[in-house]
Amino acid sequence: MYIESVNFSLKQIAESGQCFRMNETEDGRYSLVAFGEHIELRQLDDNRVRILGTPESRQHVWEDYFDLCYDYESMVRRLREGDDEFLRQAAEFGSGLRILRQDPFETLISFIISQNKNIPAIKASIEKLCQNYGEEKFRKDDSGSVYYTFPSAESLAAAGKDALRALGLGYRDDYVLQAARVVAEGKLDLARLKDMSRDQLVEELMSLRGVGKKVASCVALFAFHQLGSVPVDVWIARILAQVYNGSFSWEPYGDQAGLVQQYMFYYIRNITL
DNA sequence: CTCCAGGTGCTGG
DNA sequence: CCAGCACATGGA
Repeated sequence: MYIESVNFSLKQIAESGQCFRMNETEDGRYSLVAFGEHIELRQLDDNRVRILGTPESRQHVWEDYFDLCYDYESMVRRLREGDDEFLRQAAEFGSGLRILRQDPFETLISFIISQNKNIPAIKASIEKLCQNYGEEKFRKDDSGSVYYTFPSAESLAAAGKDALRALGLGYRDDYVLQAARVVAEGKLDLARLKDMSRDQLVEELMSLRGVGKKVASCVALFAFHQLGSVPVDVWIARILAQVYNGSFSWEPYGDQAGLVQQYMFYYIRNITL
C-alpha cells in the first residue's frame, strides 16, 4: 500500500523528536509502533511512502497519523521566501517534516518521561515501559517477531510503585503513575480535551504533577494537533537567546507558531551536532 | 570521571 | 514575578 503527499520525509519525521517509537532499520526502512500496531515504512521517492504490515482498510488511519491532509508547503514556502535567514535555512532543511497526530495518552506519558533526558534515553525508557506493561504482539510481516504496544492507562495504574521504580525512570516514575491513575479512574478524559481551546487544553494538562508548560505544549502539539502550541525546551531557548538575542516573536505565525518551532528544533539539532 | 539532557516543583528573594 | 536548586538516571 502506498501513501503519497508532498513535504513527507520519513527520516525527518523519525528524527524530529516528536515521536519515540519510529526507528530506522538496517536496510533503510522505518519501523513504527502506534495505535497497537506495528508497521514498516519505506520512502520510495520524495513524496511517496510504502506501508507494510497493515491491511488496506487501515490506510486512512495512517494517512491521519501522518497528517497528510494538512498543507505544509505553504509554511515552508513562506519561511523560505521570508527575510529571516535562520528560518529560511530551517525550512529548507526540514521541508519534509509533518506534525503527527499521536495517541494522547502515549504522548502524555512519553513527554512526562522526556523531561531532563536526551532523546536516546527517552526512547530506551519508553521501550522498557512497553516491554513491561504493554501488550505483546507478533508482527504481521514474515519476520513474525514480537513487539510491544504502548501500555494502557489501566495497566500502568495497576503497576506497583516499586515495580515501576525498577524500570529506571528516575524521579519521573511517580509522575507517570499518578497520570496513569487519573486517566484510568476517568478523572481526566483525554478524548474530551479534543474540543478544548489551546489554552484550556494546556491548563488542563498542567494540572497533572510533572506536567509543566513545556510538556503540556508538546502534548497539545503532537497529540492534539494544536499547531499554535509552542514548546520551549533548552534548544529552542538557546535559539531565542543566541540567534535572536531574545527579540524573536511567535506572534506573526499565530496558530502555526508550533510548526515554526518544529522547523527550528529539527534544524538546530542537526547543525550543532 | 564529568557533563548534560525536548523540565518541573519548590524555595527564597 | 524571577533566579537558583534538587531531582534519578543514563548516554556521550
